[in-house]
Amino acid sequence: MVRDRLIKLLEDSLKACWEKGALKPGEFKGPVEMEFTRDPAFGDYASNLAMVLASVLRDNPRKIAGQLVKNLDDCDGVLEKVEIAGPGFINFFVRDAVWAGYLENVLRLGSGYGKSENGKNRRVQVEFVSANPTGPLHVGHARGAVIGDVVANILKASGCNVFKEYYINDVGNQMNRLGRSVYLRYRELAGDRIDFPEDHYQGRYIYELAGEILDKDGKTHLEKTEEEEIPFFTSYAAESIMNGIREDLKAFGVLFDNYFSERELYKERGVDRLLEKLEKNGFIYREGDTLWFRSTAFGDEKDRVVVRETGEPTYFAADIAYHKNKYERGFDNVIDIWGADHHGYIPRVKAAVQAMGIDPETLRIILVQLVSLSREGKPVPMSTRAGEFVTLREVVDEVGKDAARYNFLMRRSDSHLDFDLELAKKQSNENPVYYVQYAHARIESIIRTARERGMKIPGFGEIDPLQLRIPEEIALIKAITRYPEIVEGGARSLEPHRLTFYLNDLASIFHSYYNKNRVISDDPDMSRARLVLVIAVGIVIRNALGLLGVSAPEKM
RNA sequence: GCGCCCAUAGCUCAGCUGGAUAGAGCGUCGGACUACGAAUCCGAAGGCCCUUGGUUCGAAUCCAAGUGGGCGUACCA
Repeated sequence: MVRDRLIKLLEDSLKACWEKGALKPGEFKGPVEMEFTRDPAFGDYASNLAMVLASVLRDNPRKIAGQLVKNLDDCDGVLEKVEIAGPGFINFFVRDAVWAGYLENVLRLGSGYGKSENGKNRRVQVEFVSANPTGPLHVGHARGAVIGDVVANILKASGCNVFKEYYINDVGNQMNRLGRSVYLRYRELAGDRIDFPEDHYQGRYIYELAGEILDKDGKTHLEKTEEEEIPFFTSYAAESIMNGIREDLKAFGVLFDNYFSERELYKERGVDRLLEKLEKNGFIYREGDTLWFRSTAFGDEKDRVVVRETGEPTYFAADIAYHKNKYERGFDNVIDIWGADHHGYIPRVKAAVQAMGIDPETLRIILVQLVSLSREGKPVPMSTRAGEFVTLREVVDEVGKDAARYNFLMRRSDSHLDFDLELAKKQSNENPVYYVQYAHARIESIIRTARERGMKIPGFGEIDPLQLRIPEEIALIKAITRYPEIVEGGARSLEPHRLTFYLNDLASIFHSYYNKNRVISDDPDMSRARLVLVIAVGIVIRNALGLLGVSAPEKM
């Protein structure tokens, strides 16, 4: 990357300055910052190193900048010129030929352009969605699903060994309630008069499940008592709903490496043995019949119950065991993606991880703000239990996978998102995703035209890169250069939205260039050079959309 | 009460972990197709970055207090 080379140049210069005594001695705890400038007048990249050093060395920043510039050894001839500006910025102007030469990289790497080995093959688990199988996924889940999926893609692209997992919370009260809901509807369909409790699941899918059972088994389930029958209804419903969830996710382009059942944790007394061990280490204490986890020892605001008075473990107990399980499987990093309403849960899980002797920094939690739903500007209430929701499936069917995914990726995950159904359906023509896809389709169209006119599609070796010299062309190449840095930044911050913003930028620069300049013209040399440029843009758009799980169409 | 998140153009939001003159989309107004796709482009209007202090060469960004909103504060999951 050009940026890396400039950083190296500046670091070497700093070393040289100190060796020669051109700068006062001092301690600089890197890293050297090198940023894109937003104004070409400030060059291509700028560094604030001199200003940072000024406070350490207690000297004039412009004077320091002067020494740094004087000792630059541009042995590769990357630089056009270097300027000192403002309070002490060092502005680097890169030679046009260097930019154009960069295209060679992009063309050679193709679909590999943007990938890196930064992750050093670290094993990373991303756990997301993990909705209880008590009903179909709704739009709220959809956001977490896309964010998790794309975070995984980005980490993969930056060289991590990624494992995607869905935690099935199939133990506990909610599940019993689900089973009982289906059981009651079954009796109702079988002709019994029932009084359906308000706090049970009201959705129509409950009737559908009950109907399936009635069709298959007839009235045989009326013979035994409710207590005896409910486990059957529970597991039938859970399995059926879980299958539906899998299919919906698949249609949304979200695939998991593993679905992990909470029940696994209880096998071979797993949870009990973990609690015993933690008790031995002093992290758990008894109060009457309840067991408490001492999370205050790690900064949580209060201790937490892990085993109730009744002797049943809490959800938290299972979650401690689950996180232990994750680390035992050898993951170096664990990423949990939760709804933002679970934020209060973070300290205790971090505490649990720490109590097991694991560095809590290796556990990262992404909070996804819940999606509020509206229809033509009016809020639509959503509750799984009341059966009022728009499902993920409906959104995918009506808005389309590409538009839906892109929509959920356009905001930072911790910022609130309002999803307007009518707008999402209607918007299909002005949806931002089409802006980017259109750029790609346009590029493909240019390539088709070139072929039709008998042009051979050139490789980088067949063009004169110096033909690409107008500001719009340099701007395009620079934007292309940024792409690997965007991926790297996205992987570091776990922020997929950076890619959508980048894509929007890139598409905008391209469209603008396209409107002002002809790619295929009477000038064969120029046509070849521009064709290569445009092909490179296409590669980047395709790769970036690939990470988002959005298609890059050749025609629209 | 306590804790976490948020407050930036009329609306929806970016702002790359402290940088130079704060950006984009939508909306509004005005322009551009006899040439590679007008799902596009060009231009204009639009701002006390919630308020007040502090930290320093430099603050939308960090700290403190206040205001307004969301969420959490279970022996639910």
